[in-house]
Amino acid sequence: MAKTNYTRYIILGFLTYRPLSGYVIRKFVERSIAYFWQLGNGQIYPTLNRMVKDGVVSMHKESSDIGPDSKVYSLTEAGRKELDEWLKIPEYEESFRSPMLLKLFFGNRATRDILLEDLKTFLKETREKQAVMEIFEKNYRQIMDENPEHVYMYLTVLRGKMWYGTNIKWAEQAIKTLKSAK
Amino acid sequence: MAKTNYTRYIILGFLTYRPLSGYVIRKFVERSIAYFWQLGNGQIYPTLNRMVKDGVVSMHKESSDIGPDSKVYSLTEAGRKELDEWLKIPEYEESFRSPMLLKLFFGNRATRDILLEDLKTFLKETREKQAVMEIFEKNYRQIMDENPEHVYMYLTVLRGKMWYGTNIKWAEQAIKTLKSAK
DNA sequence: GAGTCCATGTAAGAGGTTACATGATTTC
DNA sequence: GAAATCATGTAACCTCTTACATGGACTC
Repeated sequence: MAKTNYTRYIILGFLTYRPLSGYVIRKFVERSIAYFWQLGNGQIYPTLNRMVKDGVVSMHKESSDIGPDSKVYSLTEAGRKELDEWLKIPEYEESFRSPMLLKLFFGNRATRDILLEDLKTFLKETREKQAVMEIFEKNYRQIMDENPEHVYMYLTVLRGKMWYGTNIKWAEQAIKTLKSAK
Repeated sequence: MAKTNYTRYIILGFLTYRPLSGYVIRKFVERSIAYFWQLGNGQIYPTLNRMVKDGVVSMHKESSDIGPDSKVYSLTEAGRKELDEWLKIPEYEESFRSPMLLKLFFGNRATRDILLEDLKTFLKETREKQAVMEIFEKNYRQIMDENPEHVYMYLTVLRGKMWYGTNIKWAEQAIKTLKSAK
């Protein structure tokens, strides 16, 4: 069995909202699922072309008042079906990769200062991300209370908030521990 | 710039302990860094061959009382240097990928039951992993108290414990929320 | 004699990353 | 006139995944 092409399912997923261009899909990814999935141009555009060939999306050109023309993609019936089939497959395994932890694991006194620098940057960036997530979480909670249909999105945001929160706590402790250990 | 070959650095890292076979390296990975980095045979063995060619490790055969002969790899000076160079590069970005969150995000009433099943399996497995981590964390804390050199490993274990703990809390809440939302 | 562990790998093919390229329009 | 945003894409590379293959030794 081949490697699963998640890019394809993500595109299909966003196209259930409404027809979108590759550019807009990228923006959507960045503004919603970025903390647990990223997509670059090198993935989106070739995949989109492939999907047209496979008949899971259709494309039409649209001229815009601002900026150049864009290619807008719509979900076809075949696409909708492919997405639904995928949603039915159980899948609970996740992957987490951290070069920083690798360096910590193989680290020693000689690398302590570099690690401390990394941890500080990590802490700073994580705090910023968490501040954004915090706002998201509140908004989504309200949206969910009004419209229970959005419980699914809310739960992904909640995870993000919790994830960043834990990272902050860990980084704070790690910095403290490393500083005191000479 | 090309994608970083972390497999290579992980192997170099473990070889600083003592000379090891590919098989043993895999066991080490599984028993220590698996929660934030995994390696399969398809990565370890070809990389090891490549590393011999590049002169960063050397290989000699060893016959064993139990089981077949094994190829044992040792770190060369060039390898030690390559590892040290890498340890100096600052790097704090991490990647987290979750197909389950993708499915949650694009999920709806129709997929609720599948999602609930996934979440329950996820919760069960995460609890098991956390139980192991809990023991690790206690052991490492003690080791660290006796020998501060091990603070680096301790902090990676601590992160694992916290990571699993958060996942458990989130999964419990997600199940509760999904169940109550009909 | 079945199952598990030790121990080595290979083949095929994607998926993904990084970097570069192009050009229009809007804003300061 | 510079910078930012809109918008599309390609090239090269290679890491990683998945699956398969082989065989000895030990244990129940």
